[in-house]
Amino acid sequence: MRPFLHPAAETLDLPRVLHALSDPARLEMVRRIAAAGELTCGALGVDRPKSSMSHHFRVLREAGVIRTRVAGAVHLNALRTEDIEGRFPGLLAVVLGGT
Amino acid sequence: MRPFLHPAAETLDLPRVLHALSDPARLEMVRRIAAAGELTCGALGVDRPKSSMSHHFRVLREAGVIRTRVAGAVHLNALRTEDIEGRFPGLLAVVLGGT
DNA sequence: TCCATAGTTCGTATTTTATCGAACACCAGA
DNA sequence: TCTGGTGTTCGATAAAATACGAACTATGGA
Repeated sequence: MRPFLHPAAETLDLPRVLHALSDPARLEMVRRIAAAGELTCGALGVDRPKSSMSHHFRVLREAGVIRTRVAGAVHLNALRTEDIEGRFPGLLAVVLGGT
Repeated sequence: MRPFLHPAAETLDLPRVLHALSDPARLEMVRRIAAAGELTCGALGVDRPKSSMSHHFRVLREAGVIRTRVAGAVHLNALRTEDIEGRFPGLLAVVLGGT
């Protein structure tokens, strides 16, 4: 399997991050990951086909919003809180707080 | 000509707003409007066909990011600063500050 | 080694978005 | 009322995003 792509913190692109967050499903995913700290795909509780979930994880990951690490048979996803906050201060508060 | 659609402040939708801002051209438009206070389409200085500009204005307007008012022969566009700030505090600072 | 579980990748269909020329609507001033 | 400047709408096309079944990879445990 291909290694995951995680853009460097300095190269995070605002339009790209905003686009990743502009999908309701992904926004919900981000909120749940933020609340839990680290989550596997399955533990998210979003009822969608695996391939769809995988797609959304990829968009978030390649925009630099989440980081995915392999832990045995599962993939753990965490918010790149510090990287995002360092580059776009305040953005996470908006996204995690907003209704 | 059809009247402009401006969603009520309370109905602003975060995913929709983020989507409107996730296009580099629109993000640039928003920054210039913010810097100038109020701008006509032509005064934006973005070198694109009029129909393309009109499209982007519409996306921003219908997401609730800008308000368009008719002043004689021109259309003046302004950021809906208070409405956005009221609903998504901190978002504008991120968008206007971020590189 | 076989099996179940977790998740990715591929292929494709569908939908949405972006782009832009051309025609149109509106206003102001000559 | 004609004309030039502004900007919108329409229509067509192209590009991008979404959705998801099926096949595949990788891991841990029986």
